[in-house]
Amino acid sequence: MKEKIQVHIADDHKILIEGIIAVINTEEDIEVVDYSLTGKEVLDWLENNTADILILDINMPVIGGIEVLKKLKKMKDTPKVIVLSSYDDVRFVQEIVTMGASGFLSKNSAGEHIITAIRTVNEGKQYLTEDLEKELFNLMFGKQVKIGERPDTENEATNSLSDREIDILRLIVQEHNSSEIADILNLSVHTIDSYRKSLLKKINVKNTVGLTKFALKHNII
Amino acid sequence: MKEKIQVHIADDHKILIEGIIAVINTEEDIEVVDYSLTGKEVLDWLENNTADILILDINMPVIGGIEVLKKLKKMKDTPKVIVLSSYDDVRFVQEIVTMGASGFLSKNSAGEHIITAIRTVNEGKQYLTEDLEKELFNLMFGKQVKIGERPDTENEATNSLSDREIDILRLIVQEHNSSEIADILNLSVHTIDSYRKSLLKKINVKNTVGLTKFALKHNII
DNA sequence: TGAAATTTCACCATAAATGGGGATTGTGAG
DNA sequence: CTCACAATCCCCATTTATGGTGAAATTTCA
Repeated sequence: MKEKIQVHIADDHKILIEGIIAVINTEEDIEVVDYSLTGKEVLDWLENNTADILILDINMPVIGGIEVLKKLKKMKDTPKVIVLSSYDDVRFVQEIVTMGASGFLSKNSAGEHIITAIRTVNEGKQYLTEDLEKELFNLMFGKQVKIGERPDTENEATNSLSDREIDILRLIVQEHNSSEIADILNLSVHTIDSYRKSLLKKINVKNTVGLTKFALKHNII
Repeated sequence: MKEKIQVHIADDHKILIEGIIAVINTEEDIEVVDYSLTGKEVLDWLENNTADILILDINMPVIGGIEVLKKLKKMKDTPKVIVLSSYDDVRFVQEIVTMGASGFLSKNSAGEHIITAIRTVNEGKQYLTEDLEKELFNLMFGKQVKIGERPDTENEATNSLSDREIDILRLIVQEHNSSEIADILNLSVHTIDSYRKSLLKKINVKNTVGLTKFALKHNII
């Protein structure tokens, strides 16, 4: 008899996990071997176990899916990853996909899509929900990023921010103004203002709102 | 034969809905009569239909659960509401509970809790996950807010936003400044500034960063 | 070692946001 | 018919943020 496709699910919403399990259990050729409720749990689990497919929520507390993907890149014998996300934001998908995920599922999609995704990814192909596939094609027109190839070219957006810049950004997102940040870090207000300017320039946004959105998207809190 | 408890589910994550249905289907005395993927769908559905229990995600795009609760208060023959949320933030729970919800379920809780919640709320009682119950008790110490009673005394903490306020907030989050928003909406800059002030006051945050975080949290994009 | 980047600070000017007063319509619930 | 509230507008003053242009000290890394 053929072996079943072994799946591990990582999501902080237990109800959702149970839902996915219920959906998967209707299929003969797939089985859920275990699940994790946090990013840390997945990483620990993968130390001593393995699976064919990891269904991974990017949006988990403390250690998010992004971090898990990063760690996975440094490990061997890792499962293929299908990312689960609430945000069907294309730019976000692109980022995830360049980080080594083989599939992307919006939580808005129906359960049957999960089954298709699992089978597709298990065969070594990549899976994206239709809408996203189209949008991605438009976005990457001519860029040819091979999905699931785990490039070592680090993400340039977060990467180009220095440690100090991230410190300041974090404090901005905590609703502090420049003079408060200056007090907290024992620096001159001028310095903080300089940082604000370089953050705006590097991240390429118009104002503090843009900085805030960037920070939340990249889990800088 | 006894009639089944009729449940309607509203959540923008289809997978989660399917999960809940799967869980509920294992029970004899409960049935899911229909589901909605948006706040608008629920309201439309309730125009011509009814159910015993409405399982409502607060965190839906465009028309969120809060807005649905608000509208429900003005209707008659409404189902009892069990709110589903990712944030087991206590202050948030308090807000929801004073808005007429009979139960609160964190998405982190296990599926069996849903069943218990449905039966409990259907009997006219209120349901909260244990941890929350304790925290709420501490929080409301001496305040005796009767859960599920739909107070008509408008609580000033019940700060939900008007349609126009949401319009302005959305444009702020799109990185527009006040004068741009004024142009877009053909209004005076003074008007936009008034809105900014009332938004800051209602949402109770310090600055635009706080507004941005609030908007993203509530899917106002 | 030497170039590049980071961290720190400064001055000047303008744009934008915040705070605290108002006022006028219109509409919908009671 | 009120009364509340939403939506619109106005004034003033102050604080914050943004834009331009440097520049010194330190650290990083090729």
